[in-house]
Amino acid sequence: MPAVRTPTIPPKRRVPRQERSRRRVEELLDAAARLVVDRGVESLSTRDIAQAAGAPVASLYQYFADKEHLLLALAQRDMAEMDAQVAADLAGIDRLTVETLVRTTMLAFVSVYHRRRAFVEIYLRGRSNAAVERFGREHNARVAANLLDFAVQAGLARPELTLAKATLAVEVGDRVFQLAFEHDADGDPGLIEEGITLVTAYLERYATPAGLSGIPV
Amino acid sequence: MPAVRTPTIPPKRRVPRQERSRRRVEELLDAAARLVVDRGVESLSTRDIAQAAGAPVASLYQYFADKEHLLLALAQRDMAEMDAQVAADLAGIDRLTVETLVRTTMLAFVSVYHRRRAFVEIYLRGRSNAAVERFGREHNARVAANLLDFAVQAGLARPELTLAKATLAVEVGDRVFQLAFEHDADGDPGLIEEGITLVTAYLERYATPAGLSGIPV
Amino acid sequence: MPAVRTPTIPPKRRVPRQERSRRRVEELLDAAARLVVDRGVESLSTRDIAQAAGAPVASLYQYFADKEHLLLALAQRDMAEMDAQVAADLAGIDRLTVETLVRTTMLAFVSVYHRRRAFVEIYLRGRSNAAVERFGREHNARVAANLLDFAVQAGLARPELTLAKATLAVEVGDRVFQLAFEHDADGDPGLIEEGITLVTAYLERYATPAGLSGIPV
Amino acid sequence: MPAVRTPTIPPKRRVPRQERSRRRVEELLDAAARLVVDRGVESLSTRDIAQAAGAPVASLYQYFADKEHLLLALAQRDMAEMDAQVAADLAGIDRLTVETLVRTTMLAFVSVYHRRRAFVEIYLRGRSNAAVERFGREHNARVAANLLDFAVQAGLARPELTLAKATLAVEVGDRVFQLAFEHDADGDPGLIEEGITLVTAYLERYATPAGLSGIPV
DNA sequence: AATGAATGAGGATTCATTCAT
DNA sequence: TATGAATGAATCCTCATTCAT
Repeated sequence: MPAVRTPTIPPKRRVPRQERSRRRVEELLDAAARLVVDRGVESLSTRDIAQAAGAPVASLYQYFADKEHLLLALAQRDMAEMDAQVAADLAGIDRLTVETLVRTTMLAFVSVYHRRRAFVEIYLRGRSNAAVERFGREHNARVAANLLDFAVQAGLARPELTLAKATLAVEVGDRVFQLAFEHDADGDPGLIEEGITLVTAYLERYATPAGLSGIPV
Repeated sequence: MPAVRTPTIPPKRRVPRQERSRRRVEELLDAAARLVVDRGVESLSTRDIAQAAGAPVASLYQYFADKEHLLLALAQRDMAEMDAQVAADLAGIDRLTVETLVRTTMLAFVSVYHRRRAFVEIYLRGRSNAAVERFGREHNARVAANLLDFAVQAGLARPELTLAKATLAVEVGDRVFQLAFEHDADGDPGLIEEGITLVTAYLERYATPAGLSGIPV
Repeated sequence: MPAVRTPTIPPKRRVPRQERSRRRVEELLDAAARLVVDRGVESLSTRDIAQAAGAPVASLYQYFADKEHLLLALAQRDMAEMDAQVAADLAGIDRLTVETLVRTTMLAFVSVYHRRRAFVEIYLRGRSNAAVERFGREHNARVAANLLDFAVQAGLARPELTLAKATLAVEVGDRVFQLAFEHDADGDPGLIEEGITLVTAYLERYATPAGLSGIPV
Repeated sequence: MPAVRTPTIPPKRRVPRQERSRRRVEELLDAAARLVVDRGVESLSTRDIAQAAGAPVASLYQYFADKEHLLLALAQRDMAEMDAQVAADLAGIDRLTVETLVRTTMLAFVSVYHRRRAFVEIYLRGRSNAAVERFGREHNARVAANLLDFAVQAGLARPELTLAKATLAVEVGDRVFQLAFEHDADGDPGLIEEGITLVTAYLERYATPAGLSGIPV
């Protein structure tokens, strides 16, 4: 009989495994997001992410194939939110014109950028990561396709408005946001307003008469 | 490869010091430009630059404060060329409108981008270097100021066209170029043409009647 | 590849426990053998073994104390086969000489090496694992003892042939095999033949006259 | 009549810089040698080498392309010594036979192994490094070629003794040394003696009469 | 002025093993 | 018994910059 045995007290676990896992992933993404906002994508290191999330570095590789994939996951998470916001706001429009379509969409983006500052860093300027870059391009093309479809269905745009042109408009919108958030942590409102004007001016070149005068919803 | 790295044998000098100095700087910049084009700004290392230039790493610090300043010098060199090209091409216009002004300027940019591929990498997308970033912004503002001045003097633009707006136009033009050169090593011509349309559409909102109809030079 | 690694869904069980256990062990050993052949002992990881066997990593520690013991088990499995082959082939000799003894034994080894390529990696060259190393030495000594006993009983060898000498012969034979399988996936036949000559030449120094002239069985 | 050619041609200079450099290289090699002897090739890490040499890890990469090349350099250093020893000892023989040739050569090897314990680890068993492995094989082939040439010129060996056979003899000699140094830090003398017998027995199969009876030098 | 050498700090990633369930 | 998840420790290697000559 051992004289003294220190009984190990098993730490209790209350949260189910899977839930816990998901939470860890979120913590890591949140930590990465914070660091990206504070110090930029370039100086983002796995060590720092792990430390900021209070997790060992190796854990990071439990959930993500590598650093690139973590960043990608971060962008994807925010993009889903972005898409949802755009859809919701478009549903709320009561008078459709090219101008209201552009304004609504761009302001939806802005509202998500407000909530997700890391997104600005990663998605708008994160040019240092091939996967995110590619994903960003694809997302923009997807956004452009959706809007184009919407605009054509609604009778706002003429057929000359090709996908390539719509995509250009979205990309240019990105640049506006980038500038607006560079100057101002909350996105310079004047610049954003001017950006709406810019994109609208361009797209109106391809508008139907109704796209200019308006269609009640 | 030898198992043990052998020390380098110093080359002999024949060219006058000052001349040699200047040449070295150019060699370093050229080497950096080549590497940037081939492998991107992010993976540009001082070692590689030095090696590609056939110079010792320490030399680099003889001529530049640090890596950032080397990149800056590279951008500056190309920007001077850019400015000269714009000035020259603008001087050759025979009918001034907002559209010809935009077109001439943007095509001047394109022709320099053709000659200076590294510029595309560093200036258009090189978001990894604060100094270059800042310099790029400033250069764009300078370009915008010059063009604005030119346009107002020529009676093409109304006073509502502020510097902020002109700068936005230039920045958006940058994004167009970035996209055009991403798709196509020589800059997708269709995309560039569409970019000209886009910038023109925007600026025409602030045009005088003459800015639309034209002024013979 | 998905950005976020999704947790695995546990497979259902249908086979009796014990049977399943044994099968798992074999699967793990087989997987390890395959990996060793393909990529060498050094780059063999528990993760890879488990994955290749379609088992969770932790399972591995259910059946083996650690990686070293898994490798040991693998070697043992093949060595049993080796011993059986030698015994069987020796039983088939019809004229005993030192030379036929050596030849039969060595060719028995070769036939097992053919079937068990992983053995070549682990046992002949796997110098990276203390347990296997030790086991290999011991096995060679055992083989040597058996053969020595056999040879002395049969009147082929003089008493000067000590165990140490016999062991040396076996070890040297190993080196021959190692070389032969390095050159040729199937074991360079010329080299093996020459190895037989070599070992025979040595052992004949300790042969009885009958060991040279032959004893009908 | 150099029996073994030394293929080393490092361009030397007398600048203090390079002297210091050379010393550093030696220190690193010495440190690596010590560690290899103490803990084996497998557990040799760049960190440990650097620490043991009192140098930062980065220094290591100043002199060697990578860890593999460091090990290679270590082996090369010792092999040069080995070749020199063999050449010297062969020059001292006064009665040439296959047996004295084998004995002299093998004892020359042993004397270097005594001085260079790390060599045993790296060269004889260091099967974990492709570069060293390849180099070892090549060195053995070179040694074999030189000895073969020597033996044929001296009239000790018949033409049937091909390079492949001579190489086999050398490789088998390696295995003997490996065993001898495994048992005994100074190389089990009995085992070495027996190894000489073994290699001699094999090579005498290809000896001329003079190779057996002896040629006075 | 020029440069070979040196280096501290940090990079991403992998590993064998153990834990809690 | 089985296993998904977790992790401390270690891996090799690179980099921008500075030092000593």
